[in-house]
Amino acid sequence: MILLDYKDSRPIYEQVVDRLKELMILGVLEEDGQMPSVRSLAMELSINPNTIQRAYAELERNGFIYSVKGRGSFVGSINRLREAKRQDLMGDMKNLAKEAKSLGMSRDEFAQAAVWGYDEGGETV
Amino acid sequence: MILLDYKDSRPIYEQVVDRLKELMILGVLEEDGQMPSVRSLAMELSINPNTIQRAYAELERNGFIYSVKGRGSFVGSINRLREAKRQDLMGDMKNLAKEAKSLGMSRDEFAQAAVWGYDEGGETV
DNA sequence: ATAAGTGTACTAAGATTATTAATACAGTTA
DNA sequence: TAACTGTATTAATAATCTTAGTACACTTAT
Repeated sequence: MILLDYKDSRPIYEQVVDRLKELMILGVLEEDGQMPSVRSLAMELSINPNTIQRAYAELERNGFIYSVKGRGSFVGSINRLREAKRQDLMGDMKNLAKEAKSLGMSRDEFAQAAVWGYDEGGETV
Repeated sequence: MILLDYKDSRPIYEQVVDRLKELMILGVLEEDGQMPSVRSLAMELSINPNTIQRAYAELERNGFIYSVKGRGSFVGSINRLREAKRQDLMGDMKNLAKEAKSLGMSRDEFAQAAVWGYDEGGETV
């Protein structure tokens, strides 16, 4: 379900956050469905519960999950998450376009690169 | 010439490396031209010479500058740098496409997003 | 030859962040 | 009541970035 990469420079809690978002988008975690508990997920990944706690806190801060003390944490609005990810993607695209310009790429060349990336890139996780 | 952002989570030496690459692409630093000395650049940025030393070491490791003991450091092959940045960009585009797929974007929609990003994005630094 | 400038190497200390560890408390559910 | 939830707190550890200080080898201009 979740694979940690200790060679990755990104902190663990960030990897957990991203992977959980992916699982929501993929439908593995369904809206209003129960998230694994802080302690059980920590146990499963062999890491400290505090690290999961931090990941959940960040997800809740952005409204992607909601937590009820004593009951558990639950998946929030998938549409909200989808929209947030779409906006992130657009922001990344703008940055990439800026870089492309600095390399002298035309608009058509950049669009062509996008098509190439789409065909070349592997399937979604 | 170089602006450091202490709010940025990226380390200073990395910001310096990226900015120097930009200045090479922009032609401000010309091929085989002399780079500012480790000590003078450190002085100019009000940081420790070791940090510049690390940035230069990384640039040299990738062949973007070359250093001669006693003489100084010099700008390497701009074409090599340009090609490296182009490959980085293509890799980023692949990752972005993968993300787009997971959001259900079609190839055409993704290409359209690229065009949008190109037109929307500010001019190159 | 001397002085000033260059890159390079090394060790030590400080600061920040990520992570683990160990508890503790409040709420829910069977 | 017992076992599970989320949440909060404090402390210690580990890793990384940065600074500080020093030293050495080399080049260039005086």
